[in-house]
Amino acid sequence: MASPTLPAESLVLKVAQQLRDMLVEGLIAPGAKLNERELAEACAVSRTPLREAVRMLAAEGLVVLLPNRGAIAVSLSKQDAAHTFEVIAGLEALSGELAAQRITDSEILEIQALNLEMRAAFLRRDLPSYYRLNAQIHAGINRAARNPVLINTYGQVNARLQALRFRSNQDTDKWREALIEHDAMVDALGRRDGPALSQILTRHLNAKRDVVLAQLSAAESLTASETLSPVDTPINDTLATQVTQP
Amino acid sequence: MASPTLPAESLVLKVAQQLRDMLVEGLIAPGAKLNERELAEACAVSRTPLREAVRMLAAEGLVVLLPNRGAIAVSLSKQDAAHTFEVIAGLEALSGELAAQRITDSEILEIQALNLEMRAAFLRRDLPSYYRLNAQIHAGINRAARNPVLINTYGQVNARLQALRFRSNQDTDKWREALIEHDAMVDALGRRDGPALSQILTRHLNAKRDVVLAQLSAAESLTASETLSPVDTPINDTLATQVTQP
DNA sequence: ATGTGAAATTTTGCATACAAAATAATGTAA
DNA sequence: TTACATTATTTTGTATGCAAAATTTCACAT
Repeated sequence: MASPTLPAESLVLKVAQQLRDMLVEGLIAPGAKLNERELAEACAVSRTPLREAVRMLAAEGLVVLLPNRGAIAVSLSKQDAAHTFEVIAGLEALSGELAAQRITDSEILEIQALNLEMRAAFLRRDLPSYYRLNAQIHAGINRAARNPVLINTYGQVNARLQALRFRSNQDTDKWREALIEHDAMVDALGRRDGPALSQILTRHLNAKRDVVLAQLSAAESLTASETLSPVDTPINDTLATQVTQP
Repeated sequence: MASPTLPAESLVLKVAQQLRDMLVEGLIAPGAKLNERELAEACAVSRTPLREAVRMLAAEGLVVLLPNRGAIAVSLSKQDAAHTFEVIAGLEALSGELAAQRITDSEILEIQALNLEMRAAFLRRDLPSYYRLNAQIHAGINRAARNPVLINTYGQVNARLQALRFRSNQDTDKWREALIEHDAMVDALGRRDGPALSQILTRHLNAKRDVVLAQLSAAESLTASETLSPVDTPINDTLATQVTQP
């Protein structure tokens, strides 16, 4: 029995996952229009399940619905990105606080191992591996927090940042600092010092935020010089906020 | 000109909002099945936009999709509720931290006024007003954090708790404690002491969590005695976690 | 060339139609 | 009566159809 209960997944969820991947991997660029016929064809389904999937992604904040004009991939302004990083920092701080209380010894060892691997990737300047291991470490801390709602919320907010595709080769000094921060992280985790871990994660995320915002600024001025237009970026500045808060 | 740009809202979003209200106000009970034909009729639309709205609510976590069996209103187990409160506490802590840095003097005055009104509502044992004012105070702090992503995320997670409908008359001692906590909150906010406010909010949410969990336990044992069944609650224990986290 | 406006095309939004699955109902045997 | 199998009904999931809105095309005038 190789497949226990795999095939019982609805078409909509599969399509939603496909689109999610496309958006997060940059196959659909930020701000790009999502053509229903095209995408339905690409996913080999009719427009109905595709539309339902797009609506789900809209609720997740990965796409923005334009009335009578379909949907576009979310395109975060610098402010949007800053706000998103703030929330991510808060969620990671919580994650660290909880993980320090609940993580097992073997999980600590695993994260320590990942941290060493990441250091190795840095020495080789192997950026893809570095990013993968970095993500695994943070995912490991999140998992150790033993809170599915937190993991879910984190994943949803983080996906929007992933869709930014900011993984360009960063400044070596900043990179080195990140490594030091990771060491401190793993150390605090090893001591199960929640407040310390929480604080380090917040600082770490703030640093990451600054790097990404700088990159966004750089990309922005690049685009501006290309188009020879001195005007500000015309990209949307507000993330749809249609959820109730009673 | 009474209506500036009102009519330009898609049917799906209106239906989604209707369903959201129904779920949060308990018109659709936790665990209840969502019949497509019925709801479509009730909302006076065809099944297509209704289904799209339901998919959005599923992405928001307000309903759970059962493959080939439609959707049911989310029904949080005690564990789910505890996890959700943990996340809410983290988000409010962040909110307090940011609000302390960014709130204006007039906003502080407004929240102080709301706090006094709330105290008045307590003296009158006016529970509805109390809950309304309580929500307004927390919303005010969130708004003062000046972060739409935070407000959005908070609203989405909080809606699931609202759907629990736990607003029964609580223990008077606990209630009094809550008032003291609110005073401390407003005080910290007035001093713009972020860490203090953050800490108070976390404690406050933990207390609220305990109250709600106790109420859930009470309701649970009540139901158990009604059905004369000694077995544990059969309600779902895991909140759908289908979002990617790359 | 550039701008303008009308017609043609595409795209979206919603409703309906049909097949597959699940649920309810019915009948039969123990 | 209860258990079980079989059929009928309902409900869901997907595809298709059609009208309204948006976009594009293109002719024409400036």
